[in-house]
Amino acid sequence: MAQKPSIPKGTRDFSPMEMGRRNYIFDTIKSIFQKYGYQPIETPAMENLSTLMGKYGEEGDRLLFKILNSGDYLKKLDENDLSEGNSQKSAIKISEKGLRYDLTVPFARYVVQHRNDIVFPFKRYQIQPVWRADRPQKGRYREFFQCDIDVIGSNSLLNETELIRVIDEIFKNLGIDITIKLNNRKILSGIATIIDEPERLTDITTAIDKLDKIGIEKVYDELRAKGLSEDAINNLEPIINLGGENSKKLLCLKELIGLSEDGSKGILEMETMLSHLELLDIKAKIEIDQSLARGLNYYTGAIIEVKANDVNIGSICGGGRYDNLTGIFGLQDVSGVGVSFGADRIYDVLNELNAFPEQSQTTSELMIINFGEKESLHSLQVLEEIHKSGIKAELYPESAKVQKQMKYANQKSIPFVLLVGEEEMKTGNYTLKDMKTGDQYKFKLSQIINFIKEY
RNA sequence: GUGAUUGUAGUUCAGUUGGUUAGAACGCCUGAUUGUGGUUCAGGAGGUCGCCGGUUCAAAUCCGGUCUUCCACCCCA
Repeated sequence: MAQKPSIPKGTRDFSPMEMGRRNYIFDTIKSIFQKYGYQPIETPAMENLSTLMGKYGEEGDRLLFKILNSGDYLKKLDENDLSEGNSQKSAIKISEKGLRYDLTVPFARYVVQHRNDIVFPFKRYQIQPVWRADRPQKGRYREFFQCDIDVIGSNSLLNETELIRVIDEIFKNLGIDITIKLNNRKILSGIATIIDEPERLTDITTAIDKLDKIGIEKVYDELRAKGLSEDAINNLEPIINLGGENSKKLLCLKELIGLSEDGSKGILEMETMLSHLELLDIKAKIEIDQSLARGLNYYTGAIIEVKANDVNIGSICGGGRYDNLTGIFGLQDVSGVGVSFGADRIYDVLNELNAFPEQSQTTSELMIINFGEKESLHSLQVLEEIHKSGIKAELYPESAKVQKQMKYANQKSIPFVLLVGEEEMKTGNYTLKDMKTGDQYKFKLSQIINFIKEY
């Protein structure tokens, strides 16, 4: 027991059953991405730390997995830094690479690096694992898969609209009821301006982001703790307390922050998106949430977050517009917008809702019982013909007891078993057994193939 | 990073104020059935009680450390 092997904290193995279900999610997502014209790319698991550091805020930097340099990395260490216990400085010297933290930043790097080969606007999708040195808990893993779509090189709000169209279609197909929450960084910065605290944007947004969780009084406490004046907090109150329909929220926002330049821009963007969505047949609930902030600090315009209505697991999809992510890597004035689907959380949601389709496991449709040397050689040829017809089939590799072989087929939920014994070999009439009903038929090879195909 | 929590058979869990041989269910294996699974019946195998150390005549049980599980916060998919 104690000597059992194990895997690192927050990582998981996936069994054939789980893979069947995961692939169902990936296939659904992928086919819809492709339907809207997105093309796949992949990037390496590791990036240079200089690419990753400083893109996700302070918290994000802490959660990056760093890869130790090879060779005698200790030589490069500065004794002063070491004795001071300056792990930040020392870390840079012994580690130059890190595991990617998300797919958006590597994508921005990719775009800048390959700008001459890319046709803009570039619509790409990417389904790969990412790693975060977080403490694992419900719906939170250290290795998990993101499914990203982004459009880069287009300012049009049609892109935002399309992303919401895609989100709605994916979750509709998966059978998950969702609410899509919308906000805009410009509205947030308008709020900060109007209460005369433009420098405090991040403090304000992270505080009001917690509104649902800790209640309004505690939000005020936190804002006071961060040094906001009572005047500013009083001015903030009507904005935080906004409720009601989207149209009403927009009207109020206009009144409250319409005078600030950013604020009115943000409201206009929001209005445009909502008017686009009116034209579409969107099933999900769409809600303006002026408290939605999102910590990733590269967002500059619309912010999108998706929650499952029936399962409490945090957001299962999120994203937004970033105007200058490529600028950090040296390509100015290229705006992008994208969202990321959290495959692992979607899995957990479907699991909790019991909403996986029955047939998500990959298994043979037919298994041939192995009766011994002579029979297995004959069966090999039968199997060859069955495979040629496109049916998934296997021959049990040992001439074990029929009982045992039947049990194997049963446990792998193989629906049909074929008995090829001495008598069957002689007549060419094989015994086909339907494992569900227990019925047995005497069929010729061609009949077997037709029977299974039509089943 | 902060705070709680868990660890006993393949799995899910019992195990009294420290006391002699650590249990159950399910699963697994064998047989009833040498050409028939999923049901039934009979039998069987399987545990360094997470790891290291301490207290004690005696530790699954008490103490310390460590790892692990899971949850909340932070943050996020």
